[in-house]
Amino acid sequence: MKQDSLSRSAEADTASPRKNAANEHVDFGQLANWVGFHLRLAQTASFQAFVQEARSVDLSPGRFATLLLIGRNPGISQTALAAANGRDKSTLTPILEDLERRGLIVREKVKTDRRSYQLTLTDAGKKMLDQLTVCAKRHDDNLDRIIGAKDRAKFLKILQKIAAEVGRGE
Amino acid sequence: MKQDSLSRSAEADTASPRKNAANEHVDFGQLANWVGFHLRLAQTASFQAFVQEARSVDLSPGRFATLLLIGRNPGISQTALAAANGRDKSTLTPILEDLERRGLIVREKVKTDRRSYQLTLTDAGKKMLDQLTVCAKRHDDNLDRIIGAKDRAKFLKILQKIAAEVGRGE
DNA sequence: GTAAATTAGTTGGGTACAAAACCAATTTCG
DNA sequence: CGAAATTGGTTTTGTACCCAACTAATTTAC
Repeated sequence: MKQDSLSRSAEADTASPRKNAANEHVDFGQLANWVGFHLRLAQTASFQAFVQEARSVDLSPGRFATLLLIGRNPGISQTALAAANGRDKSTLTPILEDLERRGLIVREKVKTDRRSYQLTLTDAGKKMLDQLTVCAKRHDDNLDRIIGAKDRAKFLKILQKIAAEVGRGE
Repeated sequence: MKQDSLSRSAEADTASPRKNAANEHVDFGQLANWVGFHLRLAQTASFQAFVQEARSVDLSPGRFATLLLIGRNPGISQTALAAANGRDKSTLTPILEDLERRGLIVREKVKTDRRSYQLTLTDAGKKMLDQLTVCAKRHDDNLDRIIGAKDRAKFLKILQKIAAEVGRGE
């Protein structure tokens, strides 16, 4: 009921014999060995798990990174935020509107450059961020447990390397 | 020009001093150490890179896994396909419609169970799959180069572990 | 100093996805 | 058997995202 489609086959595990047409176990072919595919699966699963964690504070996980980055970089512009966040500027527009409407951030016009805004957290925003940090910690601890402390650093490094280098390689 | 927003700060690297308000380098705080965040960044980057690769054959990367899974598992049902694919069944409906419309797959009603379809590739579908496989190979080779042959297997295993275990842990 | 180029942010159009409500076929049970 | 539960697939609704086009402010160049 929670997040059904990605847990796995979602209707396997029954011991009873099935004459169910074609599957039962699926042949992944080269996909089984394909990094991009598993990257997507892992990301989706992790994301969904975090949605569950963060539901308690009613803020989607996409908002969390945004909030944290603003907290860490008060006065940051929307463009810089988008870049740091790996999203398009236009994606941020409605998110920031929402966060502002909820009183979690402030957007002030910059005097020296009236095009841009500086973003900062309100007190409510800080409080919210603290709550979310607890969720995020729990979530990430869970991931740590799965990855194993030993491999964590290396794993992270590879992820960063991919984000930085892929698509520019050739 | 290619995929600008996610390469990184996207306007750093100039040696000239900038009085640009607040950023220049962004403080990621604990985000810098957060697996889920980098998982997302890496996945996004990888995905975008594959979009570039696959543009030549005019088929989005999401379709690719779908096509490959059908090719490997002729007669598979939509539900099983969705599960293997890590997507919701409802997500597949329009995708399969599209693939059928393009003459790449066939959906036949199953006589013994008239609710479900069996999916198979047409010859055109097989040909398309072959073309895509070339793109995918190139893309994955690129990822391999970034990851390094030595760590690849372990990296993949961790990804699979995450997909399988997260969200069920507690 | 004004025209052209650039930059910050928004808007509009389109894709990909999930969740919930739904329909029809099928299985289970009383 | 026939009602209830289950299952395969679609529809509807809503979110997150990108890209290309746009507006306004600012910088660059002549």
